[in-house]
Amino acid sequence: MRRFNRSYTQRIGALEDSFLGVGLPLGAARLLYEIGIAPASAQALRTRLGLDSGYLSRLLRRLEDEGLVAVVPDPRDRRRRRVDLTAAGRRRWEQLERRSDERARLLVEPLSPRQRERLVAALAEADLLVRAATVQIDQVNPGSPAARKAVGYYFAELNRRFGFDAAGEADKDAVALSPPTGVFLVASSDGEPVACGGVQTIGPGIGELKRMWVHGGWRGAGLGSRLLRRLEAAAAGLGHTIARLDTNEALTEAIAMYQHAGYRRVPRYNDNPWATHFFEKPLDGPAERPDGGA
Amino acid sequence: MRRFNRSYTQRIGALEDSFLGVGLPLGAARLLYEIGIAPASAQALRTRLGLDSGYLSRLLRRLEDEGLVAVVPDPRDRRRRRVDLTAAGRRRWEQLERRSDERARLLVEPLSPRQRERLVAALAEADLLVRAATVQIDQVNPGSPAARKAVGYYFAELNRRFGFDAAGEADKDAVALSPPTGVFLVASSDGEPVACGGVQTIGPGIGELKRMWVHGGWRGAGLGSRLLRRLEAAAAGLGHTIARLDTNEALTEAIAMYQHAGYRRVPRYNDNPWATHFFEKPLDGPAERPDGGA
DNA sequence: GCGCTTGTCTGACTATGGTCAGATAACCGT
DNA sequence: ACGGTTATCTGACCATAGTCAGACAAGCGC
Repeated sequence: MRRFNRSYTQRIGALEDSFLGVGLPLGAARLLYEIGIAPASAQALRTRLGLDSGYLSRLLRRLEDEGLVAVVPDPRDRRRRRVDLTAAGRRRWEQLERRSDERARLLVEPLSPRQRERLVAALAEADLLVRAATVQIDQVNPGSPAARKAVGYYFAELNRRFGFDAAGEADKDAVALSPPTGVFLVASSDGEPVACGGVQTIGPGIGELKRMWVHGGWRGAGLGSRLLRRLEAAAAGLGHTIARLDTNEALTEAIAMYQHAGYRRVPRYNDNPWATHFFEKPLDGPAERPDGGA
Repeated sequence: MRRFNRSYTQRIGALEDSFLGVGLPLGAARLLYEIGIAPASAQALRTRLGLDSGYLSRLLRRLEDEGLVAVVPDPRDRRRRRVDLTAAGRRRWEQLERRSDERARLLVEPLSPRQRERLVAALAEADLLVRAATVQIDQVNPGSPAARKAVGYYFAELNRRFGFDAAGEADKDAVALSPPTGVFLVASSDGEPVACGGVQTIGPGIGELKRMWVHGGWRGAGLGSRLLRRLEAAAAGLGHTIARLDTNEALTEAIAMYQHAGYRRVPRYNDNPWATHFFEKPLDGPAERPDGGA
């Protein structure tokens, strides 16, 4: 892995160089590129690129002076400034895009089509795994925007898969999945939720896992089992010794994962009309090392 | 590929950061690291890192002042300065190493062992292909150091595989594989020869491919066929319409490659005691586009 | 309306990375 | 010994990247 880093960055350092040669220093070019991907408020850009507010202000000024971006106050909060590309800025952005593409094309040019496919496949695999490794799992309030977004995706998928109707469900969660008797976790990558799940208390020593979901594009990266381990640790942290969950027979991957993780089928323990399968697993207690932190 | 670059460098930019936090600016740390891998002359470092001579001089001075490197004049040419780490520099270098390792370890920590294997395999594959794509093929004099080194590897391998004795062979090459009647190509990566091959004239319109070799660690990256195409183009450039070559039955991969490239077996056309198989292929002439440049 | 917070901007400052034009000394061929 | 070349060093110079403290205006809770 270290070896790869070395040889790759050495050869692809060229990638960064491609930001040069358009008459902008690297910092300004990165900013321009970021704005081009998605116009945003100055503050959003600051967090996305990790810049100092003063520094960003100056960079923006520079881009504005060159006529590449337009900065206007946000009508809803006039402290904020919204930034977008001008027509000239968009042209410059496309120039950056073309240069980067050109670089990539030149690099793979000596390879045969077969080899290019192999390279693309290898990079895609590495990309998925690296992204998966850097997914961040946070405990959040079930009413928070991040949680609502994740659960929204979850409900949408249930609806697609077996016609689930989400009416009123979210409100119950807000209480049940909050401390002190519940927990809600959201896993996110680049600020987008990619998985979520919660624990609620349904009896003395009994926790129920709820709203467990993994984004479709992220299956097969071990995210589900990682989240499951974290939820079990959270349940143990709430003092539970048994974890239960219900699910629908349509969710075959999820069921396979539960069984692989040591869950055994049990008889129906609630009256959830959408549930067809019920599982249970004894918890080891909080002594066990949970997940490794990330 | 672009996508990978973006997400990877974003997350692994951390790698570069690991050069920080040891009290050295990035440039100095890179230099220190490079020296630690292999002590060298100032000039060699300059080309390896692509630095300005003045800049390098100052960086070296700085490292010397901090007692991390020792700079001594080369006894054979006192204009040159040889650079090596001091004991303190070696310790600092190991600190860099440990930090980088630690970074890598932290990154893959959330992954399961199975996934780590997948990541390592994917990166190794990508590494090989990217290295292969950036291999540089140059025409050199068969007497040049690069050529001698490559042919040395070649003879060593022949010796291992079927007891070949190289006595006197190199001297013949020096004339036969030089212009105007011959050509010699060396493919190198990071300054190390990884493949070579030459063309000599053995009759009117007939070129013979000689000394064709690909480094063991580079098989399966398409380097052989790329070099072969270049050699055929070179032979066509010399005015030949037929390419011939002899080889030993022990070199099974090479034989497979020749056949795949359109070579057909012909009867023995010389008295080379080491050769057991003989091949020939008509050349299309120099009109055809050779290799794509690299 | 008042105080606090948030979002942005400005000025002042620093170190780094990098370039360029000589200066100097050692080597090389003749 | 001489002129040219090579390897390095030095001084002068510049833009970039980044930090920090404070100014200022707009929102927010009460």
